Formats: sequence, structure tokens, C-alpha cells
Amino acid sequence: MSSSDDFEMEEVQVPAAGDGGADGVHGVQGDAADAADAADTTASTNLHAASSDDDQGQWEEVDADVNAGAADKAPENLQITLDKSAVEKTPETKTARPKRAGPSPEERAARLHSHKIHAVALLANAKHRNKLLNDELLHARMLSLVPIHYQLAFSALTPSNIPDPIERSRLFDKALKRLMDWWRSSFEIDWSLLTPLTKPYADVQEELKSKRKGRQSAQDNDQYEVIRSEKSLQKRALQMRGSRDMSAQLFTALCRALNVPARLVVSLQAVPYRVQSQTATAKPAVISLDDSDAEAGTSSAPDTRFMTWEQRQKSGFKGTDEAFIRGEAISADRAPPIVRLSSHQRKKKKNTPNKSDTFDTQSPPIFWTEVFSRPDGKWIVVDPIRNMIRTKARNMMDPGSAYKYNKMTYVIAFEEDGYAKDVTARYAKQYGTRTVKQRPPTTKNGGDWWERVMSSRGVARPYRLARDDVEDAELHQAAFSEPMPQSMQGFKDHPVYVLARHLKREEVVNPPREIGRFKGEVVYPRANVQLLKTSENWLRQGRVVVEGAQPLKRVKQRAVTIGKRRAQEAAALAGEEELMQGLYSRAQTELYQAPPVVDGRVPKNKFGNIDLYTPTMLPQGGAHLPQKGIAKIAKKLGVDYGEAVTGFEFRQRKANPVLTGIVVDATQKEAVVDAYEEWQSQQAEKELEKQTKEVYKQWQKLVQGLRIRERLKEYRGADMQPHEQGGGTATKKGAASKKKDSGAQPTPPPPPSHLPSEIKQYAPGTYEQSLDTITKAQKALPARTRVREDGGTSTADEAGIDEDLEEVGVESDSEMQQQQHSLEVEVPAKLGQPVTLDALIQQQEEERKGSAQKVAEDADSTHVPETRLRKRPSSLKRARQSSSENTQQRVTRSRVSRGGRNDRTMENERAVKVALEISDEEDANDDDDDDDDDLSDAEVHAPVDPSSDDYDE
DNA sequence: ATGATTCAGCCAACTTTGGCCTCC
DNA sequence: AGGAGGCCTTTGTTGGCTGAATCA
Repeated sequence: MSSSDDFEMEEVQVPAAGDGGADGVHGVQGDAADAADAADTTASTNLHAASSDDDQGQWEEVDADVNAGAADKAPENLQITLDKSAVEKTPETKTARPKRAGPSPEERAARLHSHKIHAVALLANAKHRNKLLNDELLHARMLSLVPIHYQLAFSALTPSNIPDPIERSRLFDKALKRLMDWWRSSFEIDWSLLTPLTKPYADVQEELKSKRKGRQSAQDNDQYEVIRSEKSLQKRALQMRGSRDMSAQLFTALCRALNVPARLVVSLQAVPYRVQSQTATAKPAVISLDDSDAEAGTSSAPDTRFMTWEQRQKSGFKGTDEAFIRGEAISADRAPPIVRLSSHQRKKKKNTPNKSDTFDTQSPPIFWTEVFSRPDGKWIVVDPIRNMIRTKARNMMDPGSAYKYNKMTYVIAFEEDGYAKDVTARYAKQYGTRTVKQRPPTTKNGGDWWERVMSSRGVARPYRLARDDVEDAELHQAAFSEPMPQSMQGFKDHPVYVLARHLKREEVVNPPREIGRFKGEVVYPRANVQLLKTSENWLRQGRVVVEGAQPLKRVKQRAVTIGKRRAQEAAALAGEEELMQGLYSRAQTELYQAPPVVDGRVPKNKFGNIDLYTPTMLPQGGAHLPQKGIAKIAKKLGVDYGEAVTGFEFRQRKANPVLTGIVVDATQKEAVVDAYEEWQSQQAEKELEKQTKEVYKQWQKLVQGLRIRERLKEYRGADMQPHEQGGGTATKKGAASKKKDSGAQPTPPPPPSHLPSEIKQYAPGTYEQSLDTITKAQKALPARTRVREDGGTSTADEAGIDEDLEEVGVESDSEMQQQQHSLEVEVPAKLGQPVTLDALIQQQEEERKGSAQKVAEDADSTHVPETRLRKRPSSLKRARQSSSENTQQRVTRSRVSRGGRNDRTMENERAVKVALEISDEEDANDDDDDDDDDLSDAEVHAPVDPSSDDYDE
């Protein structure tokens, strides 16, 4: 799909640039078509899409040139010439690569993780394989194959037999050599078996993708040598046949069987995490082919890279092993993928001089053996297949840049005891220049990932042997005796050498000892590179620059804060040169010694506080009390203190000190802390007291309101809703019910909410007063309410209020606290949730009664019950919410009381509910969301919901 | 052909002592 | 009225890295 976009884009652009040459246009299309084949992945899609802007820019530039030239020349001529060049140039730049083609941060991370996981998995695999090699039966079987005199040659090499270590060493080598010869002639390498070499990341992704799709991977497991247990090894040992890797492994086992300490060495072929850069690696001629594969994720299946040696023979590939491993066989064997690979390139490769037509086995292996020479006290490398012993290990095993799919990055040696050691330095040709740089870089805080892996439990030997020290020294020597890099890139991040140009802003070579020159530039030892900091930064580390020290380097000052910025601007205005700041090395600093506390006086800085970036900065005789709010106490006590600045926060280009407690005279510490703790407990008490008071107050309000209500009821002698009469109070409810009940005025006995006429018998002021009180009580209730979802109904709570009223006064403090607690747990969000089942049941109960009454009073209004039904839940809900102070204990009691419910309690319940309902409606504006069916609301706030009028009649 | 340089894009480190509003 | 304390809000610049393109 992206390719069609590209296609269109090209077609539009070419004419836009003028009457382009036919060849040029064709070229563009062809390339676009190639891209169509290639652009399978979204990544490449994006890359192509991203490139369009750049292309456009180029075209625009061309146009500008046309215009510029138009003044001098005839436009026709111009169009032709410019167009030609433009067309020739554009496809090149376009298809070559978009300008910005680096992997996304996500892909970068994925690559890095893949690399790490792969490396660790390979390490674990090798560790396991190494363990299998210790199998005693395997050893016995192998020994049974080895002629006895080979065995005796080793066992005879004792210091008592041959006292001269040199002679012993010579004989050891000789015995080893003979063993190798025997092995080479006896063990048959099966070249048809695959060795898992490294692959480009894109190839791995491709492979995974096809696996996910369920497609059978072209390279099946039977192409690999599957080792399931020791038995598999024993079988191959008896057959004396297997892969080249198996040869190395079994030879290691054989050495161990012969009581010669032997290591299994493996070069881990982890998927590279870096994008293969064209310039970064020395690439063989096939590179354009391979790269296109990698980038576009196309065609050539990964298995081509792993063509077996047998396949290779059939294919008639005549190149060298090296060329074969590099993947050149692909071009000879398979149909070339759709990439631009000119034929002369392929010919050239085919014409590479053949070393031999037979399979030469000189390519570096993935597995090999190290044998410990006791007479020398050293590990020596052996490769029976290539008949190599004690050869310069670097030249022997490092595939260098010639092998694209055999990369030496981690070389690990597993000893018989299962512990591993990184011996890469012994084998890598360019350890610092190349090999180490292929590993994930060390992070600032996380340290060296690979070091951590290699020092982890089960990998590194927890104790050290004498030979470890010898070897470490040797490896160190190997790493540091590496010749100087031959390129500028080689010096970058080199562990041994450094050029001045690669120094970072805050780095300096001190002392600047010259150890060589590279293209006229002085080469310094990396060991002499020092990290510098400004004096302020050293202070943040608890150090100060010693007096008289001269900065080792001066750099431009960074102006991040407004203050610094202004200072710089002022300096610029004054014509002064840029503000510079000096950098100092750690050696130029000393530990900061704060002025001591004298006579209880804490020394302070110019801001009136005390710098305490590190614990070492605490003044002598001082004590740091980090408690929050302790400064107030110290002040009250009259103790001198300084607020401790432990860091800074940056906001809006300003640095804000982070104050963490105070510093006081150490002798005052206890007094201040005691006072602080005392104050804290007082505070806690106060807080509790306050809360308790508040709870009492609220209860008081509620109880008062209800008592007033009770009294009103007594006045009336009936359970009525005086306020519903409407009149001067004009509550919403009243207004609503007035309208509703207008036709049923004379009908006795009316339900509480529908008897406006009787209200007139009471003095309106009394009603208002009582209503007001109840409303206030209601409002005073905490905002956080509870909606019970368990078995207990909230209406039961309300029913129980009357009984509970008597108990309120005797609630103990602990119960109060529990109330507080339970209140805190409740989630206000529940306010808006639907009514519970209990509430619905209750509501239906109400409904039954209500409709009976309603039928009596308002025979023709069939909508009313429905209205009430719709209205009830919200009212109930609110009522329930309002009475939320009821604690768990109270609820329990209420449930009990529900059992003995009589008419009177029912009445009370209803009364409470209605009362609460009314008061709620007084400030019910925010309830509109859940009460979309609230009739009275609709009437009072007229335009809220016109449709609700329909329910009215 | 190879390596050096340049460029673009991106990320992460660096920076290092207020001011306003509310509550008590 | 005044002081204390909480809250506001997370920048902008640049060094350094990577990879591609271009130059030598």
C-alpha cells in the first residue's frame, strides 16, 4: 500500500520538475516497484513516507534553480538539462535510503533486549552442554575408543617422572598433538549439520513472523544437531561422527576423561543489536544484497544463510568457505532476491580466487577447546580439526570482519566445574577497537550488563584459584597490549587509547602523557582521563575545591536558570566575552568541612539555611533532624537551628531548595525530638478531638431536627408533610405535589406527601423553622456517604433511627473512631450508582401502599404510580446517603430492630425518609445527573427536562 | 574501497535558593 | 493583619549518540 503511495508521489513529481527524460522516469518507477516488493513491513513504509518531504525539498530546490537561471537563458533549454540531472539524482537518493532512517527508540530497545536475551540464552545453553560433557559414562565410552598409549602419554606426565618442567611441557604438547591427530583422523565431521551463526536482526524478525504465522520454517530442527541428553552425546561419541561443534565438545570431554583439565570454549553468536552500518563494518562485496534483505525484510529466506555444506556442494558453489559463510553462496545457488545487485558484482564474487575445491575447514569455529597445561600453568588453545595448537589465539579464532555471520563478541570458557569465564580478550584481534564495542554499552547507573551476567551466581566461580589470577593477568595484558587502532573510529570509546578530540565536555587528560600519534593527533592513555566538575557540583557531592587550585579546563557556562541567563545577557551587552566556568578534578577537591556548631549556634549560609547535600556535610556538633515540621518546634523551644537543604527541584527555570528537616546542636537533639514527639501526639489527640466533636455536632443536629419533627407530628396528630402544602416556603417538592394533588384535596386520609390542604392548619413559621433545622442537619452531615451493598437494607437503617437515637449519646470513643474509619473507607463515587436490590424491594413495598392510597385519592391518574416508581429510587438513595453516618454497629442493631418493626416504626421510617428527602431537594441541584426523572426538579428549574412534564399528567 | 567528516534527529543530562494564595 | 505553609508545575538548552550521506 505504501508502495502505491510512493508510486503516485513519483509520478506527480516527475512532471512537476519538467519534461523529464524517459529513462529517468522509468528508473523512478522501477525503483518504486522494487520498493513495492521490498516494502513489506510497516517500518519500511514509514521510512518511505518520511522520505517524501525530503524529496519534495529537493525538487523545490531544483525549481528554484530553474527560476534563477530563467533570467539568463531560454526556459526550454533549462527545463531539459535540469530535469535530466534531477531525475538522475532523485531516484538515487530516494531509493538509496530515506534521509532519516534510524530505528525508532522502540526498535532500538527491542534490538538491545533481543541481543541480551539471546546472549544469555546461548550462555545457558553452552553451560548446559558443558555439564553434559562431564558425564562419566560418556568419559568411559570415549576412553574405550582412545588407544591406550595415548592415554598413558598423559598419565605418565608427573613431576616425579619428569622433573624438568620444560621437558614436561614439551611432552605434554607432544601427547596432545598425537591425541589431536588421532581425533582428526577418527572423528568424522558431518558438514550437513547446521551451526547456529549470528543473523541480522531483521532476519530474525522475519523468521519469527513466519513462525507466528504457523509456516514451517525452512530450516527444520533436523538440520541442527539435537542433543537431548548425555545419551545423545554418547551415541555420537561411539559413532565418532557429528558436527564440527560436536567434535569440539566431544574432544573437550575426551580431555577431561584423560584427566587433562579442559574447557569448552564458545563464541556466543547473539543477534547484533546495532544496525549494520555501511561504514561501520568492513563488508564483503555482497553487502548490497544482504543489506537490502535486512532493511526491506524481503525475500531471501533466512535459511539460505545456513545452507548446509552439503547443499553447498550440490549447488556447485565454488567460492571459498569464507565466501560461503558470508552468504555469497546465495547468489550462486538461489534465485537472487529482488534487489539491485548488478551482475558484474556477482561475477566478481564468483571469480574470487578459489583456495581449493575441496571443503577447507579453515574458517574459525564457534566451539573449541582449551586445555590446561599443568607444566606451564596455562590454558592453551587446541583445534584438532584445523590441527592447531598454541597458535596465536587471536589469529586462530577471530573471524574478523571477513565473516558476516560469525561474529566474535563474547567468548566464554566453561570449566569442568561448570563455572565460566570471559576469555574474549585472548581471542579477539581488535578487542578494544572492535569487539567490546559490539557489546551493549555500559550504562551510567546500571553498570556493565555483561559484567553482571558473567559475575552472576552459577556463572562466576565464587572462589578464586591460583590459575585464575595468572589468567586474569594474561587477559588484562592481552587487552592492553593491543596495537593502536588504525582508524579514527577505532579510537572512539577505546578502552586503552584516547584522542583529545573524543574527550567529552567534562573530561580532560591529566597528566597528558603522550603515548603515540595518530595522523598527527596525540594519543593518550584512557587511564589518564579524568572526570571534572564545577566547584558547585563538587559541593553537591560534599566536596570543595582546595584553595588556590586552578581549573583544569574552562567551559562555557550553561545558563539554565533565569538568573544565570540574565547574567549572561548582561555580560553580552557589556561586550564581555562569554561567561566561562572552571572545571576541577576530584583530586583538586577535599571533603567539605562545615563550620562547627559553637555554643549551640548552627552556622548558616547566605540563604539562612544549611547545606546538607551529603551526610558528611553535617557540621561538627550538629545533628540532623529530618522530621517534617520540626522547625516549628525548635523555634518554639528557642533552639537555634538551620533548615537543611538536601537538594534542589527545578521548576519553571528556577531552582528550588529541597528542605529536609533541620540541623540543631547535637546536645539539643533529644530535647527537640522529645518536644516534637510530644507535639505530634498532641496534634493527634487534637485531631481526634476535633473529629469527635464534629461527629457529635452532626449527630446533635440530626437528632434535634428529628425531635422537632416528632413534636410536629404530635401537633398534627397525623403523619403529614406540612411543608408540602407549598405556600410561602415553596420548596420544590411542595410545588410539585401541589400541582399533582390539586384534584385530590378533600380525600382523607392522605399520604404524607400528598396532603397540602391540611397544612394550612399549622402556623407556617413552625414548619419553616423545623424544615430549616432538618435541612441544616442534613447539610451538616459529611459529604462522604455510604451506600450499603450487603444484606442489610438502608431503609432498615432509617427505620432504626428512632431506636438508635437513644443510643447515640452513649457511643464510646472507640466506636466513634470506627465510625470515622468506616467513613473514610467509603468512596464518594458511589453516590451516583443505581439503587440496590434492597432499596428496590423497599420501594416496591412503598409503591404498593402508595398506589393503594393514590387510587383512592386520584382515580383517573394512571401515570402517577409510574412517576412515583421512577422517582423513588433517587429519593431513597439520597435518604440512604444522608444517613450514612450510621456505623456498622448501628446497622447491625438496626437489622435486629427491623424484625420487631411495628406500625409506628414504619411511620417513623417514612417520616425520616420524607424529611431527608425534602431537605435534600433543597440543595439537590447537583443531583440532577442521577435524578433525571425528578418531577419537582423539572418543575422548579423549568427548562431542565420538558419531557418530564409528560409524566405529570 | 575505505575511512573521515558532516549532518540530522533524537535523547538525556544538566540546571542548583520563588511566588502566590489560603488558612490560621 | 500578618505570618506560615502549601501548592504551583516538569523548562530549555545542549552535549552526545546514532546512522546516513557525502567527501577525500
